[in-house]
Amino acid sequence: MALRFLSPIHKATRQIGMYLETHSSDLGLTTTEGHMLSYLRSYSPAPVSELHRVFGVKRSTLTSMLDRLAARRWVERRPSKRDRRVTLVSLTEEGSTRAEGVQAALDALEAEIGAKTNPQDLEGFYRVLSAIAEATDIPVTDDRESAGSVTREEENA
Amino acid sequence: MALRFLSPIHKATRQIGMYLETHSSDLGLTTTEGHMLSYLRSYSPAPVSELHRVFGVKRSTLTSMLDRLAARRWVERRPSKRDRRVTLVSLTEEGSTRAEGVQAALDALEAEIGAKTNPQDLEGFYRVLSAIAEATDIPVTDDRESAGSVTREEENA
DNA sequence: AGCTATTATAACGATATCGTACTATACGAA
DNA sequence: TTCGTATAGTACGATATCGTTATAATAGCT
Repeated sequence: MALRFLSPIHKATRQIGMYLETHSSDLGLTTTEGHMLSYLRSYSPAPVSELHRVFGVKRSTLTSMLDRLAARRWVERRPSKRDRRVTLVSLTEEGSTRAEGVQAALDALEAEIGAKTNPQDLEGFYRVLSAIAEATDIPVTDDRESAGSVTREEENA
Repeated sequence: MALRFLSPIHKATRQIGMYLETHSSDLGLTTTEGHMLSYLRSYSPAPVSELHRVFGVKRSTLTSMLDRLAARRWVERRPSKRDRRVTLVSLTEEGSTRAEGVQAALDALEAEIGAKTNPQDLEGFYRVLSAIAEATDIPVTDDRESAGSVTREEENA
């Protein structure tokens, strides 16, 4: 018996993943890497701990991932001045270029989806996703809503 | 800038994954294994190629996964009589028991989500997911809609 | 000052996934 | 029939992730 919520979400996730896989292999990076760069494009510089929360990979894995990205000069790590335990990850120039390519693919897909939906659909969509958030009772910050908000400006200096 | 569709879906996927992770570690299996057993519970016996399409993992990975599941006597493999290239995967008794546990967790989550949404929300939700399917132009069969339908009965014999 | 928690890296081995090459089979065309 | 091509699954080495332990630095509280 197909599940009303979980199966469709799983399916959509697969479709998005495959779409991005085909549209980003051209860019010379994996889906995960693309996802990471795309995130950093908006939220750089970001603490490693934030990437951990957002992407859900283990911290030790994240260290390896960032090592690889840094080896290709796509990201840089530097200690935070506010909290010197924290390592801030930011995009390099080259990394930004890559990230733009990813973002273009994401925006294109978003636009296509948006063109096929109306505001009412979106409302229902969001309500279901809110229900999922409540039902799972798992807080996932995919943006900076709850993260230290003051932090941003100062660190950017 | 947060994406209107992709970010929320990613977030929900993470939440579902984490929820199931905590609620199925009791069952002594990983999320992926649970997902596999749950699928087989409905669609067993299933060709490996079908699992490949549904789960999106590489075929070689599936071989390893199925090896592990078979080693625990949760699934069995046997060659198809119709097409001797095909390997059919089915649940063992023990595997069915495990799958029931997973299904219970899934159903519980589904019920919680369902209780927090109304039919209109569901419609919008589905419309957005349809839009994603069209926009990505990637066919993913998460059930038997399009798979060889005649096949089922005969193989069950 | 002392204590505890947080943040991140390092350094492993264990496990999982991937990518490619290979075998076997199916199926249509010459 | 035989050839060519596509499909199904596996074998195996390469790569990535996980899980744990240790280390270090720092934050923050009492």
